Amino acid sequence: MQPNTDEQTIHEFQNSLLSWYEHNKRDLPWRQDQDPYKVWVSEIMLQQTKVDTVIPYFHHFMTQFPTPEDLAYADEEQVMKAWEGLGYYSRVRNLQTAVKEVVEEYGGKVPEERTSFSSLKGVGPYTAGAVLSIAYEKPEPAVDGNVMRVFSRIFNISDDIGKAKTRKRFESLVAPFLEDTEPSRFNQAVMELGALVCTPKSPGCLLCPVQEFCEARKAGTAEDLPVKPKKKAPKAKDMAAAVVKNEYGQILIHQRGESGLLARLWEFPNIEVPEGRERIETLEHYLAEEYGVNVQVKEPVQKVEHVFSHLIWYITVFEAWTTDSTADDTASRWVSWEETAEYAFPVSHQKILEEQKEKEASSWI
DNA sequence: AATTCGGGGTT
DNA sequence: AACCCAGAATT
Repeated sequence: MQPNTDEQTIHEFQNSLLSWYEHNKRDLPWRQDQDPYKVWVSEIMLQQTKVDTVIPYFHHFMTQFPTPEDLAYADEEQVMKAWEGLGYYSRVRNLQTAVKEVVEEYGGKVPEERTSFSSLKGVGPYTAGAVLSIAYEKPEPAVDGNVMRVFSRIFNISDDIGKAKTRKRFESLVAPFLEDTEPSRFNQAVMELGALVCTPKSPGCLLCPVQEFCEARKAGTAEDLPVKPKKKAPKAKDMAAAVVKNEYGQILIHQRGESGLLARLWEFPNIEVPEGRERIETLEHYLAEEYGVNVQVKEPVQKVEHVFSHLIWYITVFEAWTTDSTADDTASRWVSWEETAEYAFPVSHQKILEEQKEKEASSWI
């Protein structure tokens, strides 16, 4: 069953897969209906993120921002807070930008045309296909990691799925399978099969509803597919962070810039310590230079290790005191421990926040 | 075409 | 530790 699959075989494949799907699909919150806005939000959350992780965020997000209008007009700070801990934060900023455009340019209705929908921020080839097929029953391929895994095995294809060209090959490969079926069900069925049966390691071929169509199973290559690019080891960075306190029981927090890592999130003032430099000196100099506060930095109070996809932070946390706390500006504020709850922090700095807040509370006894 | 962007769960 | 995840934007 190499590319150029006859109609009869495709029809049998669809029947076997869809029958399995109806009996085995998970009852997920974004499968209650085909509301385009809900489907869209779920697809953005699910990018590079597991279903189990997304579920609680999805519930909360839809309660807080039930309609495109609610999200479009929401305060960016609250939107970021709703995404706190989910990662890849540009997703939610792009989503709000895109939803604003839908409200302003399309009267609040998610566009049905691929060209229109694809032009929105954060909507790539996969998300466009997923939303248009699931919400509007458009026969559009929605090729994600699951789909490439399943079809690389079905057709025994060893192209590197990290290449952009490979995704296009799978899109044209999947296209004929979307004929004479419900695109919403078919696309979700392939992904569900990839998530539950045709898994990356030790795939459940014996339980697979389309095992008779699978070339990799015949060839014994299922475990070796798909072929993926090798990933580089994350790069280590030595960081120093400060919990700066003033005489009013407040602490200093800082908002990260518009772009780059953890953009727009709040954090404790921190700086990378170059190899061979003293942490305390580097930190004191930075606090004076960047925030205009003269502080006395004491011994380290905490160590935090945080792993990202492409780097590792080794953060040494220091406590610091000042009596010349500067005025708030747009990127930095003096807040009480209670007020930190209103701000979105990356998990790395949540670790600092939790431990230092706890320490503060116990010192009152 | 390669790199950047998070975080958590498996193996 | 390495791998993987309903990827997209940027370089």
